[in-house]
Amino acid sequence: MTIQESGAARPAGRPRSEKAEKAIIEATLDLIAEGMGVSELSIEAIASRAGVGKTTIYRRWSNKEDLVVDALSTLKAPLPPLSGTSVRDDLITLLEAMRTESGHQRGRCVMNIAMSEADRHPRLMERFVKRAIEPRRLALREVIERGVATGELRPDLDVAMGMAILSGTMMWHTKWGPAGDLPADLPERIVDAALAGMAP
Amino acid sequence: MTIQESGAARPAGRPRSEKAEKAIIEATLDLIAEGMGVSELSIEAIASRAGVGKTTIYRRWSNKEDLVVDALSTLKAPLPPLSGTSVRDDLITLLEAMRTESGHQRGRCVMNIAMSEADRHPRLMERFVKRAIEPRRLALREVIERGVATGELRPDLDVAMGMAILSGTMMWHTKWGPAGDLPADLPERIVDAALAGMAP
Amino acid sequence: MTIQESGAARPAGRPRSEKAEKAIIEATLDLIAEGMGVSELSIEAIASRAGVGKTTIYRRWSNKEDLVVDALSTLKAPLPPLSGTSVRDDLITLLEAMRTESGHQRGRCVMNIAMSEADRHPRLMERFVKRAIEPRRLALREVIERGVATGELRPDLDVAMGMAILSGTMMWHTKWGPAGDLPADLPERIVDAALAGMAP
Amino acid sequence: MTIQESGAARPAGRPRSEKAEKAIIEATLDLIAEGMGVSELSIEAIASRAGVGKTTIYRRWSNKEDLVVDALSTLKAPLPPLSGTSVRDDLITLLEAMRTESGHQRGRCVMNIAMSEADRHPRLMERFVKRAIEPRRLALREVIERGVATGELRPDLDVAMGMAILSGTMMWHTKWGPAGDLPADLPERIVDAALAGMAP
DNA sequence: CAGTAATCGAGACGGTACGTCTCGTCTTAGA
DNA sequence: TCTAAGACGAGACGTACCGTCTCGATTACTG
Repeated sequence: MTIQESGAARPAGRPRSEKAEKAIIEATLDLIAEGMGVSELSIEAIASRAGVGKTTIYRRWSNKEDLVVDALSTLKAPLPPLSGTSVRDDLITLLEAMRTESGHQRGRCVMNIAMSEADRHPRLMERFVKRAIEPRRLALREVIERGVATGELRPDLDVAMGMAILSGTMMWHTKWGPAGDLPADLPERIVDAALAGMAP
Repeated sequence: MTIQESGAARPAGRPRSEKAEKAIIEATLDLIAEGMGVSELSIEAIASRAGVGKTTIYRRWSNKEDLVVDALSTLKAPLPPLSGTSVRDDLITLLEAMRTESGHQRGRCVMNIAMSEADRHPRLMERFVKRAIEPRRLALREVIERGVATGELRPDLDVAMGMAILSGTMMWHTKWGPAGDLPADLPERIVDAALAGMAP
Repeated sequence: MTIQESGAARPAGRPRSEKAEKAIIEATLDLIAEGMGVSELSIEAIASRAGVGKTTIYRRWSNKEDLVVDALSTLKAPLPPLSGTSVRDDLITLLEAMRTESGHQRGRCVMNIAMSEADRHPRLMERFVKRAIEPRRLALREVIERGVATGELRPDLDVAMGMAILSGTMMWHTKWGPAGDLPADLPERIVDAALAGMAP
Repeated sequence: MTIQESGAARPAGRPRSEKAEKAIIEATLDLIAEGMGVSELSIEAIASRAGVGKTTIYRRWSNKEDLVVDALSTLKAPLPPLSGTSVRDDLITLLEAMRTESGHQRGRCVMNIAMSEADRHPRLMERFVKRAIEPRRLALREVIERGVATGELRPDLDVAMGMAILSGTMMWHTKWGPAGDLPADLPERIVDAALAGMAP
């Protein structure tokens, strides 16, 4: 051995093209954003849109699900920064993030897809929850627990139920509320309604 | 003329078989209950399962969506009778109905399907909302409005927001709560948590 | 049973389209005549040229070989009528048929294909020999045997060897002779050269 | 200048590996001998069998044909020595060489390939004829012309036709004769049958 | 002996065709 | 007229090779 090897040796042969990988992800998200469901998505369409051979896709992902999971994962919008001034403000910020994430064309469709197809594709669901849902859930829990600690919320509050009320109500509006964009003051109204039962 | 005609003339030729129709609906529900999404559902699979020719299906429904809507509609569980003794009791009854409807194998899958695929199949969504969601929504609204009238709920309550909180929280648990059957006391806990902010 | 059945019952369902079958054969021969070898022939090209789905081809022939055999078989030009006046005349007629069969664009290519690919596709070979070669071989044998009987040929002639000499020499010219069409007097010259050793 | 240069300067860089070249040729002949046609031959299979990168093949031969021609050329069995005692003996020797060349596993397959694919690959044909067929044809012609000169054959013999009869009859047996090895006395019988029409 | 340059193996690249599958429609004979 | 059966054109599936390209490593000559 003449030169020290740095951990994992680079595999022989031409390295995989990052450009192709990105193009595939982009094409997938484009097609999803154009309203295709996971089942309507065709690998051939993705390949053609990405200007890529089918082999190049199958070399990286062995099935459509894996590709979709990876594609959706790249969209995990960063959590909004929380001001920390008051529980009410932070809750509104979190719900506002949920509201606007569904505002962008892509975000909305991606969310729809994610929620829609999740049950039928359990592995997709699992991975998506881990990457996209869990962090938001955790942030929400922390805000509520902080509120309990600071006395802004009732000391005997059922934290899990509080989370369910806030997320669920927001989600309900997203899904079943009147069509079109959600009103800008919705997060504030939901938080106030929820706080009515959670304040000390 | 040998047999009396009853108003509208019966069309000539062999009448459509009711047996085939039922078999098709049953096969469709079976397949949905086995976890297929609307897109995975294949007319050929339904025909084969029902022991029926594909033509027989296409003659009755021009596309998969129509068939699925009709199939789901046959499952519209009747609304539970409300005791009317108290708003709390009636709300618990309504949420309990939502909980158990998702408990039976078929009901759960059908609900999942309905919720999942709705966005991608707007006409399905529309008809499903009309037949299955609207009546429940209406019942919920009546109970809440009655509570406002009787003084059990705050007079300045935002009725729509109250509905969103109750339905949304229940729905949230159905979708994101811990796996397995929902706990029996969940409706009661949700109602109590919600009433904390809605009582006068 | 109301009507007598005529032997094999017609199978249920829509009968296979003769039109499609013919279009497929035609397309195959066209492509072969355009110079494609069996291996260069693509089922997709045939399907597209014939205006037919690939399924419709695979439903009838399970592989390319079978299709090619059937296609070639439709070209088996009828044997020329033999005058019977003299062995020499009949032999010239037979060899002339071999010569002109290679004259038509299609015939030539088909023959080439048949001879070329035969060894690599033994089943093709076998079936092709049976349908196209055997009848010609038989006719040749009969002429020679008649010549032996009438005294036009040597009584101790090795009939098989005579056939080999006549066919082989003709074939040799087809394959290795100077390019372009074979000269019109070639059959006559071959027959005369061969008869020099076969006449009594 | 340190070392004398031998005419053409050796190109810079690493010289091509003779070992790889041989391995490629060997692998090609192996695969052909295993019954593959030129079209079934895959460069990838050759590369893999030879333990060589595809580049190493494409650097030397720009296409499959060229490779096959070179591979076949390495097999050009030497012409058998002719005793010269009599035309009959020499003809038998030549035909005997044709017969046995088809006996060895490799030789047979190579011959088959050469004859089969020739028409579809004209450049292959041309080069193969030059290297393998032409020398044999020349030898045959010389023997026959010598026979005419010595009086063993008819003075007005059509030499070209005589060649066609001898080669063609032998070829006919190779191609259309009964399966299995050709009988040992076949060359003798053919020569005698042919000489019957060629002797003075 | 260090530098230069063509070669080596490996394997990824954008493609094409494969043979299979399922789609929704069409076309039969029989009920 | 409706039914079951099943053929139809269409097109996506995942695989195998094509011929090209890009890697790091190797191997000879040159300065």
